[in-house]
Amino acid sequence: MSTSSVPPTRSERANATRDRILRAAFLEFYHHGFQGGSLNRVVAAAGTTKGALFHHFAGKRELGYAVVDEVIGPLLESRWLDPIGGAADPPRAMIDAFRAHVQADLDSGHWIWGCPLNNLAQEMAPLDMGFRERIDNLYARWRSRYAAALERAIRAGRVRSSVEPESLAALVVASQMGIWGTGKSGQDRSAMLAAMGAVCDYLESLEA
Amino acid sequence: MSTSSVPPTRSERANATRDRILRAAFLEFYHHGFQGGSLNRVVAAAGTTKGALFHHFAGKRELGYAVVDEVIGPLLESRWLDPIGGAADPPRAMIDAFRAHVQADLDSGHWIWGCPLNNLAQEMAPLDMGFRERIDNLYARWRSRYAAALERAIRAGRVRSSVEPESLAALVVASQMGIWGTGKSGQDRSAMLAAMGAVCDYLESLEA
Amino acid sequence: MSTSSVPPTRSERANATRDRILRAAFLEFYHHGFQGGSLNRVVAAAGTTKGALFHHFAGKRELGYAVVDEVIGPLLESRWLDPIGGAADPPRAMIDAFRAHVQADLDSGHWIWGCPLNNLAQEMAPLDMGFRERIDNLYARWRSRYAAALERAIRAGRVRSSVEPESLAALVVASQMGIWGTGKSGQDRSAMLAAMGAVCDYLESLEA
Amino acid sequence: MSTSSVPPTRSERANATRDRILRAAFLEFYHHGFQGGSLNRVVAAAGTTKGALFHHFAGKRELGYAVVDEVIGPLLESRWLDPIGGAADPPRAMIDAFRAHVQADLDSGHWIWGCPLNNLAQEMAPLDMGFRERIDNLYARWRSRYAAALERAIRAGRVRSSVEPESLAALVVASQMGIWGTGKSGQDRSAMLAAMGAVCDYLESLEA
DNA sequence: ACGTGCGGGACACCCCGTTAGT
DNA sequence: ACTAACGGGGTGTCCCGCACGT
Repeated sequence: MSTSSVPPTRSERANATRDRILRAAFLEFYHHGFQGGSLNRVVAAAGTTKGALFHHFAGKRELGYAVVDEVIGPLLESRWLDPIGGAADPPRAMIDAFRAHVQADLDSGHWIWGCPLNNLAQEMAPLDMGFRERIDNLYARWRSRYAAALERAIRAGRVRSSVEPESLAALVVASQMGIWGTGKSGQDRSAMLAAMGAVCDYLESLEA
Repeated sequence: MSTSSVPPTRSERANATRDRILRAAFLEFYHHGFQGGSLNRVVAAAGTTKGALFHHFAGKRELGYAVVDEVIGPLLESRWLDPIGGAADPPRAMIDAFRAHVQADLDSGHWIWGCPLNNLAQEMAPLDMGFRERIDNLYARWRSRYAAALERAIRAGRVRSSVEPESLAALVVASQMGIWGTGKSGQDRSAMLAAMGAVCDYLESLEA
Repeated sequence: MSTSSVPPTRSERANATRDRILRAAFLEFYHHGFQGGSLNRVVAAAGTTKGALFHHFAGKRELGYAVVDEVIGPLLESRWLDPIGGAADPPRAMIDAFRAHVQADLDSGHWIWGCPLNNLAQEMAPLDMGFRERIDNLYARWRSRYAAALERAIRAGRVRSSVEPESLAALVVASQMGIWGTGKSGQDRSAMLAAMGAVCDYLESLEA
Repeated sequence: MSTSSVPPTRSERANATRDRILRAAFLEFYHHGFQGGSLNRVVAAAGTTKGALFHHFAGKRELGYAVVDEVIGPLLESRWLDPIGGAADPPRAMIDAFRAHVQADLDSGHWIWGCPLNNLAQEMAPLDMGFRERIDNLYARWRSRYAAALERAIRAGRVRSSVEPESLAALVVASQMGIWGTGKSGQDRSAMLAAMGAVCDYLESLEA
């Protein structure tokens, strides 16, 4: 029995519209920034109208908040946090995640657009408290998860006990921000790969 | 003979106006971003009019280019490159520069606004080739100077010969980007300081 | 048997909804004008939705008509017409009504919002025939009732026979409009009270 | 020598544009109210663009303020204050002004649109302090000029000394508001004429 | 070299009304 | 009887850039 045979209920269609707007807004803000992003383009890409957008979101700002909460947050979880969460060898998992995502973005061409979270952070964090709090929450979660994973690795004897988990986690996250930023402005990809290589080397050097 | 007694020549006054516009534009774009920045606010802050602005600059874009070339570039040189250029102990000079500038920005409050170059890079590099090339030039110069300094340190026996200068320089620059980015979104400064501490530790660990 | 024990019938609940919308619309238009009034705010204040509003009223215009017919009209009757209708001494009743309502509005703070009927009259009478007819009906009724009362007073020998009832009624009603209008724009209440005093003096001077 | 042969200077053309906008705005707000008035219609009627409007006025609100200050204020002076200012017989001058303007508005058809000042007062005074202060200034000036004229008439022995100038002036001004308001909502002009007649009778009855 | 008037267009906001559905 | 998704348009705001003038 295919699900496509049953007509969608009203609230399903509504959620689909909301989702289309959200996805389109994510891409629009990813590519043009939040301030430079145009709601006209969002609704055009989503195939709806301003009325629908305004019905689902109170305004551009709230749409931006929703993008952070409902698109970027889950993306962060699935790409960067989940793989490390239960890893047997956390530093190795970090290295693997780094390499995998750098490679994926280089292949897909996304690398020139940078990291969606970092883009919004750089642009909006100083200008708007709502963005700043949401973005800081995500980065704080990222750092604390990595710090916890590193501490686990230290207790398991996999990483030198001289490592301070919080500081290293902060550096790893900051490096990720910087590496994707490096990719954006660089005409070629070598600087991005070089910095990534150095981070991975550093992480490998920490093994007990 | 005081210099104030000689009336400024025509072109001196013109240059003064140009400079005021350039400074105001730097601050405007630093605080609001390039796309979010308003030329009206720029000329208001510079105490001139749009006519003067368009006389000295062909448009908003060219004004932005001039900000990169004539304000941000020299800033980068004086703050990050000159101190390392002739240093006897390059890694130590890098550490000192890191600590000094982090501290200065924390004290002055600039830290919440991030790094002017990085801000523009994140926002405009993917959107405009003119920005991308100028910004990439600056970052490339930064990396190559640091790489040269590291190579010097290796040859002097101050740094382990296993270090690859280019990769490490790329990491150091990327870390700087990430650390200032971390500062922007963080409510408190601890993450910024933690990441900086980790970078400095790493640099110290590289001594031969 | 308390009335609260019987559950409300379907149409009773419907009427209750209609009434809540009507009340909310009256206040909305009173405070923001008809054109400036927002149906979204009306339904929000009434605790319902636009669907309910459009179920009970054909549109914004018809809602406005209903406010005139069902809220403002009865208000006019109970406040200004009923007290004069059966009064033994009509001019005295007018004076009493004047003083009482001015005082009540000064106390309650309503004076700054003016007279609901006059507000709508000034705004909408020239723009919409439906409003104009309804509003004119109310004012015409007001004038004719006052004229009738004055004629009764003349026949009873209480008022000088030289008075023309229609003209005086027109003046009294116009004065009321002007006095409340005076209150609206005046920072202090003195002008409102002064004009009211002059009207009452005039009415008192007409006694036979 | 005809003046049309000299081309208008730049600032003359600018002032002409500003004036056209101001006149168009006056008519627009007179006919549609301030909130209901459309800047699109204003610029269309003025034959300019939004850019020009925004150059001369900071926004809709400031445009409204300018209409009060630069159009309605002078109108009030020339129509209602100047004729009474130096009159030998103030009450007679008031009566003449009343009759003349009522007649003029009935002839021109303006009567259905009411009094421009009163319209704005009723609509905007409770909503915006800038309007309230400007409008109250005009009405206060009106009342004080009329009170001064009445006091002059009392001292000249033309008007009974029992009259309180301030109260009577407040009533006369309020009557004017009410009479024009009466005209707006009335299908026919009789009520307006009747109220005006009663006011004039009252003023005549005050002669010493 | 610089100031001003102005053009034309985009922007976010938010409105009122309708329709499909519960 | 009532709800919620949605359409489409109009609003004021404000921008960047030009052309003319001093």
